[in-house]
Amino acid sequence: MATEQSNERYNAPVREKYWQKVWQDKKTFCTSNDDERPKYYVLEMFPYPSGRIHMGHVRNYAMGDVVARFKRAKGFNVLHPMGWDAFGMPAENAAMQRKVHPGEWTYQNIATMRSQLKMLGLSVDWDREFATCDVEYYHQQQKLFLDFLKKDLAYRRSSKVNWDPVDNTVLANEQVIDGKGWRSGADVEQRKLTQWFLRITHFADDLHASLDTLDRWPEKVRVMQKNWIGKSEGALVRFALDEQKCPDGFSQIEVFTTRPDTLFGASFCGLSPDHPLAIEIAKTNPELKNFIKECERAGTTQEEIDTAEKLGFNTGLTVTHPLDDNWQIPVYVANFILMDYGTGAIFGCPAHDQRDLDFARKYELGVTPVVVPSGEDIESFQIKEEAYTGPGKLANSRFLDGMTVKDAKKAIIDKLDETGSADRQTQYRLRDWGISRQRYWGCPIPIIHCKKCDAVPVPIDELPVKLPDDVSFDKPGNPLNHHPTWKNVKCPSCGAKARRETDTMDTFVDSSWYYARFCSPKADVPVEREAIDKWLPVDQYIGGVEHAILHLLYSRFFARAMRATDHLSISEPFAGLFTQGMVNHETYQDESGAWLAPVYVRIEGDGFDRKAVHDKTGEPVTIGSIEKMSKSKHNVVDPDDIITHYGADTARWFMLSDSPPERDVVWTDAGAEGAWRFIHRLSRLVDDGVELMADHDTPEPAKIGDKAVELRRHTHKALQAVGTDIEGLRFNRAVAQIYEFTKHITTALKNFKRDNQGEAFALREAFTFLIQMFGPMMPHLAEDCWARLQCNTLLIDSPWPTPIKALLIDETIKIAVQVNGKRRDELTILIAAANDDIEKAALELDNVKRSIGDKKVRKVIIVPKRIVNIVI
RNA sequence: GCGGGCGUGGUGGAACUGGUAGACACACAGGACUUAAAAUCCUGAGGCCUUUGUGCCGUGCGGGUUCGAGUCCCGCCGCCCGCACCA
Repeated sequence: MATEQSNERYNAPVREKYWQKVWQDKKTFCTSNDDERPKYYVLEMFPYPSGRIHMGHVRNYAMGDVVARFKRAKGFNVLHPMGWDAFGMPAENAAMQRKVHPGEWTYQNIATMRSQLKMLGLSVDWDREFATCDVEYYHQQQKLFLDFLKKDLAYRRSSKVNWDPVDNTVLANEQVIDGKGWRSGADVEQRKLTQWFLRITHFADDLHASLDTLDRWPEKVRVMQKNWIGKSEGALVRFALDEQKCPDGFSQIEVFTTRPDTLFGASFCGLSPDHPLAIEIAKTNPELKNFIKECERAGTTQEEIDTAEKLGFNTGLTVTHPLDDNWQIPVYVANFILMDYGTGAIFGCPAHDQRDLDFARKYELGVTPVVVPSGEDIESFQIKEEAYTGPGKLANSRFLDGMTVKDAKKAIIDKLDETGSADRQTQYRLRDWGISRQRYWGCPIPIIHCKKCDAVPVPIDELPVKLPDDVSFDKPGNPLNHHPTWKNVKCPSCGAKARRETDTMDTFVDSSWYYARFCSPKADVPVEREAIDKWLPVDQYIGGVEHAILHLLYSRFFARAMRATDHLSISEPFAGLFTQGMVNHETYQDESGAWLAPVYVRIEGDGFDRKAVHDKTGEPVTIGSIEKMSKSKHNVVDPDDIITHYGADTARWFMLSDSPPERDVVWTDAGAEGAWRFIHRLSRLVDDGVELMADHDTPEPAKIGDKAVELRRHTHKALQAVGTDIEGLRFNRAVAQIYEFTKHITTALKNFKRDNQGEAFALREAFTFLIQMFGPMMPHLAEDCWARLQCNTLLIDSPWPTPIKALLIDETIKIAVQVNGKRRDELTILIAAANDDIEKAALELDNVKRSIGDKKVRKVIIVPKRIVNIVI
C-alpha cells in the first residue's frame, strides 16, 4: 500500500481534481433535452444514502461511466443521471439510536456520498440529481398514486401482516427471523390490517408475456421473474355441496386445477384452513377449530415447511362429482393448501400429484391412476410411493379414455362448460403489491379518512402532503400516528372531523419510477411527456442481481400503470439490463475470533507460507474465506482510502480488469497496486512517445514503411476490439486488449525514429487511439495524456475514431498444420492463398513430412484462415 | 425437490459460428540498472519423464459424435445462485 509516489511524474489525486474541475467548469456532462443527436440513456441503480460509498458502488458506477463515456464519444447525446433512494428504515433507526432527525441524517449522508462519487470522476449530469425524500419528488409520487387510484390500480383491503407488538410496526417477511421481530425479538403476530395495494396483478399476463421481448436482459433474471409471476393455465371447477349437511350460504366448492384431465381420479376435496367454509364449520365444530389452530401454529421456517407432514381433518361433508351425480367425494381441511393461491381449495388426485398421494396414503383414500405412460398398460400400471406426473394416455376416465393429457384437458373443460360447472382460468402466483408501511420516513399516502365519506383522496391542489418535521421517536410505533395536528384534519369532501392516512409508502414505490423522473427532474408534473418520450426506455441499466425480481418487476409495473394513466407511452422501462457481480475480500480474525478490517492486517510471505499478522501488535491473524464485503465481517476496503492514495482511475481500472463484470471480483492490494503501476507505465510511455511522434495535424505521409504499417495494424485492430468489447460490456477483455496493445507500442517505441515520417505518423496515431481507448475507463489519466499530445482539444470532446478496414486485415496469416488432429507445425501463408497452394505448402513442412513418414495421406482438410488437418 | 449457471495453470481469467488451449493480468523466478534497496526495464514459466524429445499427458470424471471437442450429445461428480407444499 505504502508505495512512494513523490518521484513519479503523474500525481493522480492532484491531476484528477484538476480535470474534474475542468469538466465541471465547462458543464461538460450537463445533458440537454433539445439535442438533435441520437439519444442514449445509461443508468446505474441509484444508491441508498447509507453514509459512505463502498466498493460495490465503485464497480457499479465505473461500469456505467464506461458505457456513458463511450457512447458520448460515439456521438450520442447521453443521459447519465444520479439520485438517491433516500426513504427507508435506517434513517428512522438512526433517529431512535442517535436522536437525529431522519431527514437531517439522510441529507448529511447524501452530502458525504455525493462528494465521494464526485471524486470518482463520473460523467454524471449532477444538475438532474434528486433524492426520493425531496418534497418535490414525493409530491409527484402522490399525484401518481391518486391517478392510479382513479384507474382502480390502487385500492384498499384488509390483509394479514407480520406485526411486531413491541415496536408497534409491520415487519417485512425478511425482518422476521425465526418468528421473532429482528429488532425487538418479540414474537411476531399475524394481524389483519387494512392496507393499500397496487394492482400489479392487473398486468400479470403482460408482465409475463413481455419478458420474451426483453432480449437484452440476462436470461437468469427473466427466468426469475417468470417464476415469480408463476403463470399457470387451468380450470376453475365447481363441486356441488350436499346442502343438507353444510352451513347456510354455502352450496359449492370452487377449486382451481391445472389438471382437469385427472378429474376421474379424484378421491377427495381439500380446503385451506383459512377457507371461509372451513372457518364457518369450525364455529360449530370444536375439533376442527383445534385443527385449524394447530395449522396456524406450525412453523414458517424453511425446515419446518420441508419436513411438515400432510395433515387433514375430515369435515364429514361430501361434494358431488361434477360429471357423475352418484359420485360423492369427501371434503377435508388440509394443512398443505394455501388460501393465497387459486381458490384455497383443491380436488385431490393422488395418482398424479405427490402431495395428494402422501395425503391419500395417510388417510387411506383411493388411488386410481387415470394417466398411463406409454409402454405400460392399464391392467398392470400401479402407483406406489411416487405419483405419476408425466405424459401418457387417459384411462379409467370414461369418455376421455385413450386421449393424450393435452386433448383430455380440452375435452373435459368443454364438457364441464356445457353443464356450467367449470371455466377456463389462468392463475398467477403474483400477488397484488401491498405498499402500506406504518412508518414515518416514507412518502405519505395522500388520503383522508372520514367516517361518513370513507377514504377521500387529498385534492390535487392541496398536495403535497408533507411529512411534518416536528416528530419524536421516543414512543414506539409510527410518529405520524401520534402527531395530533398533522393527523387530525377536516374531510375535504364533507368538512367533518377526519384523520389523515398515517401509513407511508413502501420505498420500492420511490424507486419504481425514478428513471422516468430523471428525464424532467424539475417538472411540476411527475414526468414531462416530451422529455420522457425522447429518453425512455433506458438503453442500459446496470445494477445488482439482488434486485432481479422486486425492483425490476415493480418498475415494469409502474411503466404500465403510468401508461394507463397517460403519463408515458412505453411499457418496458429498461431495454438493456446488466447485473454486475459483487466485490469480495478476504476475511481476517484475530486470536479472540474478532473480525479484523484489512487496514489492520499485514500479509507476509506468499503461497503456502502466506501468513497474516496484526499490523500494530504483530499478533498472528487467521486468514479466512473470501466473502462479500460487509460491515459484519469487517472485510471492507473504503474507496476513500484508495482514491486519496492511488486516485480514482486506479480504483476504476482495477474494478474493470480481470473478472468478467457479471461475476464476483476479489479486491486485493496486489491487484490495486498492479492497476496503479499500469497508470504510471502509461504516463511514462506517453511522455516517451511525445518525443518521437509526429506533430499534431501532420498529414499522413504518402509512403509508410513496413514497421509503421505493422504498428498501424495493431492500432486499428485494438481500436476495433476495444470498441466491440465495451459495446458488449466485456470490460475485462477491453482491458486485456489495451494491455496487449500497450506492449506493441512499447516495442515500436524502441525501434522507431522521429525522422522517419511514416513511423512518427504511426506513433502519433497509436498514442491518440490508445488514450481514447482507455479514456472511458481512466478518464483523468486519459485527459492528462491527451493534453500532452498538444492537440488543443479536450479528450472528452473527441469522437471515437473509426478503424480503417484495410488495416484490420492481414496479408498473411499463420495457421496450424495438424496430422491426424495433432498440431505438428504452423504455416505462414498469404491470406488469399488457394487451397491447393496451402496443401502443397503444408505437405512440404519438415515436421509434417516426419509425422507422415511413409504412411499414405488419405485426406487433407483445409479450413481457410483456420487450419490444415492431414489425415493418414 | 424444481429452475438457472458454472467447473480451464499457483491465482483472476482468455479462446468468435467446433479449428494452434492457457491471451491479458496477479503472484513467482532469473537477469539488467543501483554501493544497496525500492521503483523501472528485460526474460522465463500448464504438467510429466535419471529417454529433455521430432516425446507423452492435459480444460471436474466416464463414454459418444467428428478429420478435429474446453466448445456439441449422453451419463455421473462437485460448486454457486434463485424458488419452494403454487393445486
